[in-house]
Amino acid sequence: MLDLKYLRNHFDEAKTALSRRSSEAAAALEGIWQLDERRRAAQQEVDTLKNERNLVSKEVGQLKAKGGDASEKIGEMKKVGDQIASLDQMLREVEEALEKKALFIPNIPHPSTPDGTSAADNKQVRQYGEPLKYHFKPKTHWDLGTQLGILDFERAAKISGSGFVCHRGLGARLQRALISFMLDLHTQKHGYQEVSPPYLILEKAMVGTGQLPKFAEDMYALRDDPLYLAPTAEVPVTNLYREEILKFEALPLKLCAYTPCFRREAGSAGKDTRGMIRVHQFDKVELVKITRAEDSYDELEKLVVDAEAVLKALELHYRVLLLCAGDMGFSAAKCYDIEVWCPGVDAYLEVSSCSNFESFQARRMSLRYKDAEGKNQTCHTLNGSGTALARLTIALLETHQQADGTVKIPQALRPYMGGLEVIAV
RNA sequence: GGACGGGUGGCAGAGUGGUCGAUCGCGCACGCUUGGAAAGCGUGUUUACCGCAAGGUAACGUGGGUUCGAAUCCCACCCCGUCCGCCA
Repeated sequence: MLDLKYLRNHFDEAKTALSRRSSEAAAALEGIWQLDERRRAAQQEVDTLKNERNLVSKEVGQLKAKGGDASEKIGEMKKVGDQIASLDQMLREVEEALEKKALFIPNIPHPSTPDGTSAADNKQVRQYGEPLKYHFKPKTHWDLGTQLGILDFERAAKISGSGFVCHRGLGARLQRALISFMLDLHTQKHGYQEVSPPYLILEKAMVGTGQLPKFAEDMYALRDDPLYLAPTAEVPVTNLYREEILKFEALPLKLCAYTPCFRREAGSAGKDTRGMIRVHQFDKVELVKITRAEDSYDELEKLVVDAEAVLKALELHYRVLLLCAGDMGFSAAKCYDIEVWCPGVDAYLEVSSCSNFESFQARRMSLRYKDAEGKNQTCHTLNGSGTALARLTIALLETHQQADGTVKIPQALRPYMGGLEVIAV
């Protein structure tokens, strides 16, 4: 959520910056401005009346204590009380309308976020390695995985319909190995604390990180309970500290978590239907940081490096993109995507998205810290995939495949695979 | 799921209709004291909103209600604890 005070004092600036993302978002600011004006006027009015009531009520108490007659004042205050009640009601309605509107406004892009309206405008900032040359035609992961008996799409569909995969045998072991490998890397080498959070999430937590109210159709909701399935560990992990005021010295908090992720992919019907490029359930190790306001951009750079370390260790070729204003997620101010090369599907696939949300999420969840002067400040929050397993698995299988249809396991992963060097039938 | 008990400031814990945003203690910060520290003494120490400010308003789990006035009375819900039932 944007800072309404900032908006009040820097309206044109905010509008210009937001228009880099979308013209609709910028236009919606006008309504916010008007509601904010109405809210302040109503609050001043009702506060004045409440002050009067408090003063007179105090007099009534004193009068009655002395045994005097207070019925006239009581009668007056009854009227004032009715006025207050109806004004309070009005104020509440304005506040609700304001909040509702404000929750739909996306974050303002950081000045270092480039202009642009689509993925074509994203800027590559660096790459690691080169696409490997093969003396045979690289197979797709669905062919490799099915032939090796480690990916079972057909039977997964019997259980859950399309868009699901079942990992079997060494495939299942590979998932477990990757999860352990990544968690160990981030906790032991990068200083993150491991968290294993709940996967079912209350609406207010989903609002806190920005998935709701705007993207309800992308979320799985339970039928009989007011809970959503976590679309990413970002939601439960960032919300751990909702409505807290953290100590200055405690920051930055660096957390990592493995969770499954559940996504309806409502807007993506028909896209990436083969294999497991886009599935409704996938595993992911997520990195989350909660920082002081002044540190968040340094922490973002380090976060990307931490995510890249996974791909380097697994001997994969990737590139890092800086997303343009129009292609960024709703809550982000600046975002890097890491895309890994997958020779079978002949494409770069996004395995990590590292974002600085600045105070956007923290304000929604009232997450603050005491600064050096002891004043309360809104925290900055960041997160990045470290990394998403479905696509990472695609890259692993397709990159390290051999002419005979077997797949070499990179050195770093072998200890987690019981020393196994090759996945074969 | 059932029964009982409880939710008040960083912690602990008073307060059962009116100068209570809230006693006291601990903790913390600053100052005095000291060679230095401890002790002691003094001052301060929740948050949000409105306002240039003075100041005002709101919040005692959440939401409603009663009242001129609610931390305090009534109703519903949520969370925590204990016991019972069920269960991996």
